[in-house]
Amino acid sequence: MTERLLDDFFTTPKPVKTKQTESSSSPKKKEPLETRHAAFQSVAPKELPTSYFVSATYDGRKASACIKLYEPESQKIYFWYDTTGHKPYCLTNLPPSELKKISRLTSHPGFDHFEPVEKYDPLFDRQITITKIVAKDPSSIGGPFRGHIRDIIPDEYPKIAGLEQEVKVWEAAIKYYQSYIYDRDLAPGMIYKIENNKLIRVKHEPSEKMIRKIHKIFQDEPKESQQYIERWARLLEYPAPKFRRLALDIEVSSPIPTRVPDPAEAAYQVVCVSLIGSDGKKRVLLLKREGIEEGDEKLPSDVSVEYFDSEKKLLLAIFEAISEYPFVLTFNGDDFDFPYLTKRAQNLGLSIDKNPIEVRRGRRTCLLKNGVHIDLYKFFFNRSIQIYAFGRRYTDMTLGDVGKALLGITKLELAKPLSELTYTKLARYCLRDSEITLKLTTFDDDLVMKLILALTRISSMPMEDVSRQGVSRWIRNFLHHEHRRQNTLIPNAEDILASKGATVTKAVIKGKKYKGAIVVDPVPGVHFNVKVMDFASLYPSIIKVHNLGYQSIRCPHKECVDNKVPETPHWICTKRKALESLLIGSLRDLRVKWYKPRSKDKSLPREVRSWYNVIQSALKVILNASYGVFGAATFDLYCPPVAEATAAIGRHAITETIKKAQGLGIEIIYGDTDSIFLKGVSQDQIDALVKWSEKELGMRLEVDKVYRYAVFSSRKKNYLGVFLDGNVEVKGLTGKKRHIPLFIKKAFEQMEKRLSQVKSPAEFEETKREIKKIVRDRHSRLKRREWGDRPDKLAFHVVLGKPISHYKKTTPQHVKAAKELKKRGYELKAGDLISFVKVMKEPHVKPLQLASNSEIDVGKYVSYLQSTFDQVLDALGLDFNEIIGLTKLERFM
DNA sequence: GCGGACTGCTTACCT
DNA sequence: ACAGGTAAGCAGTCCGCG
Repeated sequence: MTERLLDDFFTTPKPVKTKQTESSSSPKKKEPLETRHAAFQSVAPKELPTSYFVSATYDGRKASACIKLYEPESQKIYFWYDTTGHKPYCLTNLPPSELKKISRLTSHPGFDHFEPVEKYDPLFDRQITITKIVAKDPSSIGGPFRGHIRDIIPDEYPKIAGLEQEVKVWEAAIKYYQSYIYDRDLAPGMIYKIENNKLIRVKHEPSEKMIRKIHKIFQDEPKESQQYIERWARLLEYPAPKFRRLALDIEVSSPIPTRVPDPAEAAYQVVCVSLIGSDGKKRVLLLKREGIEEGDEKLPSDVSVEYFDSEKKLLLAIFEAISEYPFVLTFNGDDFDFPYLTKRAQNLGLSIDKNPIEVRRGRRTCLLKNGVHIDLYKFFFNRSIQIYAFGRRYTDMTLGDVGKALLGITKLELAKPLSELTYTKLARYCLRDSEITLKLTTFDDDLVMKLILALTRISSMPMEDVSRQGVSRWIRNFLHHEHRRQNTLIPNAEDILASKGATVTKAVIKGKKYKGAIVVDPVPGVHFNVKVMDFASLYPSIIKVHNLGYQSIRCPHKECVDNKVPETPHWICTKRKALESLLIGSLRDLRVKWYKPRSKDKSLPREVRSWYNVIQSALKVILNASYGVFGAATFDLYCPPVAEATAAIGRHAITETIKKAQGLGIEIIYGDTDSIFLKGVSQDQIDALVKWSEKELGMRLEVDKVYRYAVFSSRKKNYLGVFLDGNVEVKGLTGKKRHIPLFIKKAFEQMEKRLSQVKSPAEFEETKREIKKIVRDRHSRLKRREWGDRPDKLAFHVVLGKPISHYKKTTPQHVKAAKELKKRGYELKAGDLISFVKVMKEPHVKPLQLASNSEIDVGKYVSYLQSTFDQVLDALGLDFNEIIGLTKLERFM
């Protein structure tokens, strides 16, 4: 592949061929596209050039599926309505002859017709003939209440026929537009065009070239796996467009500054709105109010400030602005900005037809009929995204914290209640929030937009849904898609559970369903020259190599029962591959052997690497959850034995590896789940172990990290490692946990700094002396009560895990502090961070806001300092009490 | 009536 | 609405103690 080709590939995606080339290649005159940005007329013309499939919905008025296409040249969204006559349906085991007897069914206004269909039944490994019940609209199949077609069948049939046959209904809870996507094998996030009113997938030659290259890399894989790898690669190779978007934030005046106005009432004025576009447009719309001064500060010159003498006009201007952008970004717009705006518009008597945007309110969402609304709060709140895509860099799910952590931009402080601010102060405050919101999607080359797009492609979901829902939905949907593609019946959760049963192993932790991973007891002390080896995505590898899936575990074949999972009575199918194994396995292969290495390959152009990096982190997020979902009862393909078998094989893999390593004369000083820590190991020993693992376990074992030295106490999941370059990695030690007082954390950081300089065992003595000094110093500062004018640095910061009233069994300290704050009018909810200090008087805690220096219980802080440092001092052979000058006798007094 | 041993709850972390 | 395993601190309970 030449540089030039790569350039082609990434700068201007130029699709060249279409899948179905029914039309002649003679140049066709294209109708000029509407260039004015307005959402009113966005029904796609009969011919539409290459556009991105960004979303899908069901249109009730047209009674058909509707696809939202983003055309990157005009930067507009167009609608395409289904032309194939596809209809909603569910499946049942009753034949049409029996179904006809159910009059409530045949007389249901939404009922259309019956159709016998052949499907593969994955639980019993056989072909079956069942009945498709086709409806006129999705809500006739099922909905939030009973009385729909899917309920009528099991409710009515037994009355008619007795109970001799079990009545089953399948696939009745799948969203209609998802069903449409699966049945037509559409690819959300990919490029399509409209020709003669038909939706046609567009092929892209540079991607095809890459796919040929990928073929070569994976040529030794089984044919079946290669097909999956190719299909994924086809989705993931094609680059992302520029998304034209608008960030929006509103401010509402409220008589009580500590209380967030309720959008269900929308009782107060919308006083300010900031709108920042990806095109560089920055606007602030302000409501003129009595007694508010302009203020003397200046706003940046590129900001257009507009005053409105009526709130109605202000709202109309907002709606107008929103309608000009295909993508709209908010931070919590689902639960605040949009519900507030729409309710407020209603309160002010703005009629719907005057409102140029149509907001569709769901139970917990607000979607735009003509555009795509992405609520970044939901996206960043997603735990998998937080941990695996952003490496836990932010902890608080607030705009302020996420912005600070990822962008280094902080929210502006409010000196006065919002309603009393000058216009410019208010404008600046509001503007900053929109700025952070937009930048959260532009930093690192539009990383977040690309990530959402990549996940859209993997999961076959609309962008709105993928950015709001969790990883288990993403995984479920690509599995569902594959079921439909293979004409395999999607089983009901209760049938999977009934035929595969529950778990058999005993968890270490009370209340857990099955036994999980192994943690090896660490060898305490300081160890020089430590190499850490691990299995490249252990659990996905196991799922792949051992053919795990709900249909293959405890399969119905007698011949397979000898293919046992270690430590369990479970067996795995030897005759047929499970869908999960193929899909998850191929994603793993692509990440490990293609996207991860290429994201680091400096010989590739920056944009290419950046895109590959997006893909590899999207895959990481999905792969990391791909085992856990099978053990989660809320997952639609929940199958506890699959999760249990995966963990059991993992335990087997690591214990066998440790045995082998010891056989090779290697000293193992620690291990956790998929990793082993080897001391003073030779390259030959490593090579031997890698080779053994490949041959005996079928899994790639690799050196992940090399430490100059590592420090272990006797505690598991607690260590400190110093890399060859002097960087320090701290795992699990109290000294780096986020809730501990800064006063203690600072001392710990000083110690880290010292440890990073140690190059050899001989240098340790000097460092030990300095560490002693750090501890002594902190201790005496505590004793002398030197920590500043206020006890800020002594505050613990603990998250309120649930609403205060839900703590019934015990009252932890942070809840005591929270209750105290609540008494004083603070509004506290689950997820809020409580800061408190330890004081002498009952109940020994006080919220930081109410505490003063004189009441601090120094003794408590000394013990906390001790327990924090003990985790390292143990290993260095030092004793806290000795350091602070207590004699052995004094310690007993 | 009090204190130590114990269990359970809660949070933060590791893989 | 991915999983289980570990550490730590505190709350609450039980039991023995003339």
